[in-house]
Amino acid sequence: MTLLAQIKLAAAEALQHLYPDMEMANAVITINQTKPEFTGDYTVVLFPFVKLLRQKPEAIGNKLGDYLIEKTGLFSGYEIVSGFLNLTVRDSYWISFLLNHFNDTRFGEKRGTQRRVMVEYSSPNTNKPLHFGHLRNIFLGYAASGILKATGNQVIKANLINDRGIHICKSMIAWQRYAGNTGPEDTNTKGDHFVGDYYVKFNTAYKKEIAELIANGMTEATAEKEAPIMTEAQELLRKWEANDSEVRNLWQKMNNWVYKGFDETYDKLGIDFDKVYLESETYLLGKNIVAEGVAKGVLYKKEDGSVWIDLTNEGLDHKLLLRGDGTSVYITQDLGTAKLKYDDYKLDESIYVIADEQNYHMQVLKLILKRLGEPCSDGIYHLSYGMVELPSGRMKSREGTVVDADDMIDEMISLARQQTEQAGKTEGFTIEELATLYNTIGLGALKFYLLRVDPKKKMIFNPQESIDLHGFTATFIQYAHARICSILRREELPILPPTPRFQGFTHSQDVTKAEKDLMVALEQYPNVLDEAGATYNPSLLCNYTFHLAQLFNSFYDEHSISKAENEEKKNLRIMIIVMTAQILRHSMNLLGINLPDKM
RNA sequence: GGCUCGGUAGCUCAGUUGGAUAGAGCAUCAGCCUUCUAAGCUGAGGGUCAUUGGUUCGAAUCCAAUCCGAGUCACCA
Repeated sequence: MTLLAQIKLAAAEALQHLYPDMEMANAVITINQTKPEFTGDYTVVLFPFVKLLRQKPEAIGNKLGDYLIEKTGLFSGYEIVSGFLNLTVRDSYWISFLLNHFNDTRFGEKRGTQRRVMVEYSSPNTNKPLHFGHLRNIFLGYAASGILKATGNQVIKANLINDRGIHICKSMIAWQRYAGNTGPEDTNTKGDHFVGDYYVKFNTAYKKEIAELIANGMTEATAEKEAPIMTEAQELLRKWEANDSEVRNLWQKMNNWVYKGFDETYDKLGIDFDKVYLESETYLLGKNIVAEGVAKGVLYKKEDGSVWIDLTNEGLDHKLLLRGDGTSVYITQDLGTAKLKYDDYKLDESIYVIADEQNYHMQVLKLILKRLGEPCSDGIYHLSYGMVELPSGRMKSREGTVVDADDMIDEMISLARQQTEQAGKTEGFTIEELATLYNTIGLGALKFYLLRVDPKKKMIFNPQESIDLHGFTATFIQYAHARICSILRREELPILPPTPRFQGFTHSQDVTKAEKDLMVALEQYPNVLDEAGATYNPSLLCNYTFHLAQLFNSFYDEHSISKAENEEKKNLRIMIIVMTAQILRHSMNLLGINLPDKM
């Protein structure tokens, strides 16, 4: 049990015992970490009891404090400051905490119920390369997966690739017109970029054709519909759906180029999936669910044959589920895919990492499945995140303002190289080691930058200012870790020293403020991890880990480890830094961020 | 217009179920390397927590109204 939980429990018992007449149900016990300007570690807020007991806070605080000291053995003293009972935890508590956990590589994890949870993320279209916005999605999904796994779930990482539809046909028609049968290898282009280039070419040509038609007297609306390149793209889509082998072959060929490009990017990022769904294989699903719904009377059919659901009871609208010609709309296939996932894995929970522009869509999806009586409905959770914007506003692929993912990755790695060289820290590394290091630093910075903000908030990214490697960054955490490893190397200790050296450890000296601050923070890790899992919020780990690294840096500045005052202090501090490094690694690993031993 | 989300230092963001004088980072300024890695540490300045009212011992946090911004409300995906 965490210290906070122990204190809360002890306080509840104490109050029950001291004031049996007080209605505990009305008393909310609030325990906070004591503010740094006061002595103490944790604080019980006394105000709620003052009213119930009609006694002064000092009187309640004294009785409560005395009782807690006597009965729990957790505390060495207390102080009452204007309605707050500040409790000081015994040094011996911290020491035994350290001895128990300092080299526990799974500290903070829960061996839980092993619920089956799927996390769907990335989910790209295959008509253009990944951009900066996708990166937020990908990192969030990967991090959430890691956190959920560590908090006791069995996690399936899934990618649903949107490999069919009009947008792919646009790239295809442009390729047919302009590529002269060339491929990525002919132009030495990454496959996804190659196909993306033709998507851009489509839009350029489309715009030009519209302008010409308008110049010839056509209205804009008609021109948009009748521009030849658009009608040709639509013709491709029809042929694709009719299984035209020539069109299917081209489609397959271009998609394969794109997959190769995506895989390269995922590899660079260290991102992977356990299961890939292709929309071309799932887009027809859902129709029978809809048919069943009509039969059950949950859905209704209009005269033109289109199928709808009435959601006005929930304050929403009528929603179309099937077109009059019997073809699917977007949500139809989503209904089917939700059920497919559920049936494939017997999921307890199905998480969708999708931008907040689709909040309404996801709400409706869950609701419809519920109405249809599909058991997969309950487990659906939309991990909604805010879009990444530029200072000039939203990124628009048509206006060419998107920040490309591959470019960004390369820029970050090169920034890491520049800064390392500039700081003169390249000595003692081989060329290969340096390449790895730049990757670790560059990608770490990128991931941390996108994960450190609360997912539900939109974020503004300024490419000019780029991403810093100082302050609230992964680099800061990596640096703290490298410093610890450096000390351990000097002491000729492995990163996780075996316990015998510390087994007979006893303490006779007071712990210093810097030592205790660090131990207090270490003890809180399980709570933070738990909260990050419960709220699907990786940014909590960023905040916590940064804070821990900050505490370490202050500690490091104040105390020598290798040249500690005596053997006892040295061993204590080694345990502290070993555990600090262990938790830095553990938490960052969940986010997909590596920490180097040396930098 | 309906619904949803947001507004905290010059900028980017934290701020647990209401708790002490609202915190970090960046930027600015002043210090700290002969000592385990200065990608660091210490300190200073910087705030009408969008506005107004309410709830109470206590509100950035809860409620109401207003202002501003974003998203969404397709037989697009």
